[in-house]
Amino acid sequence: MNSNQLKKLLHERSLKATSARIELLTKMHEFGSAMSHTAIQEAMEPIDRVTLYRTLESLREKGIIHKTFQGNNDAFYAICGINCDTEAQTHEHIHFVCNLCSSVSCIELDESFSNYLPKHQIEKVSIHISGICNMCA
Amino acid sequence: MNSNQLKKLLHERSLKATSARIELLTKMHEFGSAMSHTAIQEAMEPIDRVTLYRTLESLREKGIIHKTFQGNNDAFYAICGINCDTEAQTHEHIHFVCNLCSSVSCIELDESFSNYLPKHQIEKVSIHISGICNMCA
DNA sequence: TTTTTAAATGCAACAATGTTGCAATAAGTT
DNA sequence: AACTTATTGCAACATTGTTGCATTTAAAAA
Repeated sequence: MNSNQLKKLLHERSLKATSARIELLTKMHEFGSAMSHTAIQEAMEPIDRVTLYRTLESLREKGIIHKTFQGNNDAFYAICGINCDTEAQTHEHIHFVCNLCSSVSCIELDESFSNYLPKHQIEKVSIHISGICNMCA
Repeated sequence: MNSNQLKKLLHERSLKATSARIELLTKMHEFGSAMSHTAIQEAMEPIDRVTLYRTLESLREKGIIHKTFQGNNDAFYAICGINCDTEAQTHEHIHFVCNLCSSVSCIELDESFSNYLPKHQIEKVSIHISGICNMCA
């Protein structure tokens, strides 16, 4: 995902290819797995806090990144289609957070939860598992 | 779960049976499903904010309630063993949030995620599904 | 029951996180 | 290059969460 590809992606979603967005997506892509807001903030230093909130929100609105919560209130963001192969909102996959290396990986799930919830209309599924990843184990 | 039962439970976990704790547990029990911090705050009005944080934390530490996050940063709390049949930290069950009535229900899962993560050590699993519940559908 | 003691509360102050309005700037267009 | 509109950066504000400490309350001891 080079700068020109990113610009193309942003234009497709009617977002200006600003340096904050390019830098953010580049950093997230380099990082390779979902990043917490705090980690992003540090990586983007000295970006203005407000700009970062707005940058993240604009990318999320357009489905370029998505936002999740792992057991605390520091939100995690991942690039859709890079870390997760989909835009992820209604998609069933597992976010696995390693307690040692802090990496977040997405694992596809080939089975639906509708078995467990026969009378419910499922709109959004999010599964977070923490533990020790295959690299650290 | 009457007041005496609650007092017994609190004593068993070496917590004083204070009015804040009794009231909180009673309200959560009456509510019947997990409550957000915001909802609890409102239900407990005019409790001091700090006292509420500390009350929730003390009950959570002792495994009387547990804390989860559903796609936003307003934490949810549920009474362990009433809403969830377990102390829930390492337990695999589904939290289903209804987008219409806001109720949160816990559904047991009889299958393990270890199939999907053969090389990972699983410590904690949390599954959140939102949609429309059986009552509202 | 009264006294003792340790935990819990309420308040004030603080810290961190998230939001809004607006003037200045940068991106994309003509 | 000039124009137009989204985006940025800043200041101010709002909300959420934390800490220290004096006061109060719960429960144990006398």
